[in-house]
Order: sequence, then structure tokens, then C-alpha cells
Amino acid sequence: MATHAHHHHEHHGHDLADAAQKALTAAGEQWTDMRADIFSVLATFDKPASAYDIADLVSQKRGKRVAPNSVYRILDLFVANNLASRVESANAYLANAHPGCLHDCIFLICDSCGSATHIDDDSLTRNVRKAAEAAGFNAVRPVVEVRGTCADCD
Amino acid sequence: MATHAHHHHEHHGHDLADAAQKALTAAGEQWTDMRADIFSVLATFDKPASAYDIADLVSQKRGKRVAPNSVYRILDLFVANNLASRVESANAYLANAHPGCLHDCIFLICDSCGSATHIDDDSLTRNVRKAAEAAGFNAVRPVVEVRGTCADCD
DNA sequence: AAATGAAATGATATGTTGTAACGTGGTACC
DNA sequence: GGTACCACGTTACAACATATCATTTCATTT
Repeated sequence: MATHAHHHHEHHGHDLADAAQKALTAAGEQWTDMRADIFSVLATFDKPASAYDIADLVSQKRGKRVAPNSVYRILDLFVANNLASRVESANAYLANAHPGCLHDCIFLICDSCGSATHIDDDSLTRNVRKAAEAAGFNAVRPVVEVRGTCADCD
Repeated sequence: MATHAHHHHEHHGHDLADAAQKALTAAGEQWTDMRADIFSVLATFDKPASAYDIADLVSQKRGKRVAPNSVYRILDLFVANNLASRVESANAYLANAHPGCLHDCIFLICDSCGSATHIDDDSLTRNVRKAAEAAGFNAVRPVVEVRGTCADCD
């Protein structure tokens, strides 16, 4: 991926869940059954998943209703610990393919098929932060997303 | 404003509504009473306004309930014609201070006071588009927002 | 002026996303 | 065995957004 200035371990499947668990416990948080289930469901999506989508699937998986409320709580925890990202323009969430590695993410969201691609371009997001700071703003969280159509849908 | 590479007429108050009217009619759309009211209410906000906020105020102003869906319709029209912008990370809208002038907007949203600053940095947003296109993506609408705290709130 | 047709708005309902408040159950520690 | 903490459950509700169909408005044509 040309926009990667450095190398990532891109985790997949069980490997990814494993990395997520390590990252979360390293942060002093617990890796509970509920969190594992929510993470694994989130990780199966190839497009941003809404909290309600996740709640439905986790409910099925567990044979017992899991309320959106609980899902939000855990998604917030994931986002805070960099295991997942929120895609603002889609009101939805994506598992982070390389937990433990901090980035200002850039998402490309296809308006046709709904898929989202994650690219990293640290120099670009650095410039976003700089522009904000030049305006006297204390930048905390850049939100850089692009709506359009992906290569497959063109 | 240092990040402006070129000069803008920054409109205010009645002047702004006037410019908005010109821009909308120039696009072949009508400038109705309802649209004028919604625009003027939107323009009074110094922070992003939700469609429901606007609906409430316009309802007051007219002495008659205006339903959110009517507001959404007109806000969509404004956004499509560049009279207003949607702030994705706030689910809210801002009047555009220079209708008729096309930009990929950058918003700085203060998590403390809720105010939003609009900066233009065409080279930056051009780079966002470029990065997306380099990934085989057909970029239509960059969403560049920054959450943080403004100079006043620091 | 009446008829017509297109555009704008109204009314109602419902769908989707997100939080607040408080209760319950487990676990570690003393 | 209290008690303090944390995760999760339950319920209710707030906030955001759209779908559908009815009605009004207004310009155009006759």
C-alpha cells in the first residue's frame, strides 16, 4: 500500500482478536467474553458496522438479547483503546487491523457498496493538525474521511 | 486569515441572506419564504445547528409548527447548492459564509463550547483527494473535521 | 378567470442512532 | 462475611433522519 510510510503487521481472524486482547489487557482493561464476542463480530464485517448491527449478531451468537447500550459501552472502550475506529460520516465502527499502533486514520467510504478502506498518511494528517493549530485550535482528533466510489464500483 | 490563499467576500446578516438568495436563484431554484426563514435562522447560529434546533426556532418565528422533515429537505437543498455545510461529526449544519464559492471545507469543532470554525486550505484538501485517488478511489466529497478545543476554551 | 401541472410544503408515521439512570451479579481484598 | 469495584443487564427515553402520501401554491396555458 503506497501510502504506508512504514510497515504494519496486518492481523486477521483469530490472530487479530488475539492482538486486540493483548492490546486491551496491556492497557489494564479486562478481556471478557462479552468483549471478545463483540470484537469478533465487529471483525467479521468488511464494511463499517453500526452498533445495532453488532447488537443483533451478538444476540444471535449468544442466544440472548444484548442491548445496544452494552454494545456502545464496549465500542467506546475499543475506540478509546485503539482497537476500533468510529467512522463519523457513517455512524458506524470498524475493527482496527493493527491495534497498538496509533494513527490518525483516513477512511475512504464507497457510497455505492458501502465498503470502507483505511489508508494511513501521517504527513497528511500531520498537516491537518498543523492547520488546526495555526488557527489557534488545540487539535485532539482529526476526522478525515472521503466519500466517493471505490475502484470496484467505478 | 492566513489559511486563505485567495480573497473571500465574507457576508454577514442581511447581506449574507442576500448572497444566498442570489446563489440559489442563479442555480434555478426558488427562494421561498420558508427557505428564507430557514436560512436566516441557520445564519444566526454561531455553532452548528441541528435540524431540530432549526425546526423549533422557525416554528416559533412563524407561530406554526414546522416539521423536521421540511427542514431537512431544505437543508439538503442548501448543502447541494453550497449555501450550507453539514458537519458530519456533529450531525448539524452551518451556513456558508461565502455562497457561490466552492471549497472542500475544513471544520474545527470545539468539544468544550461547541463552536465551529471554518478554515479553507485547498492544498490540504487537494492532498486528501490525491491520497484517495492514489488508492483507486473516486473522491467525491472529502470530510475533514477536527475535534479539539478552541483558543477561547484552552 | 378557470384548468392544468409542477414544485414546495404539510402531516403523520416510523426507522435509526445514541444516552441516562439504576439494578444485578461476580470477584478481589481486607 | 462485609465492602468496594467493575462489567453487564434492563428500561426508558432523547436525538437524528427518512418514507409516504396529502395539500397548497404558483406559474402557465387556454
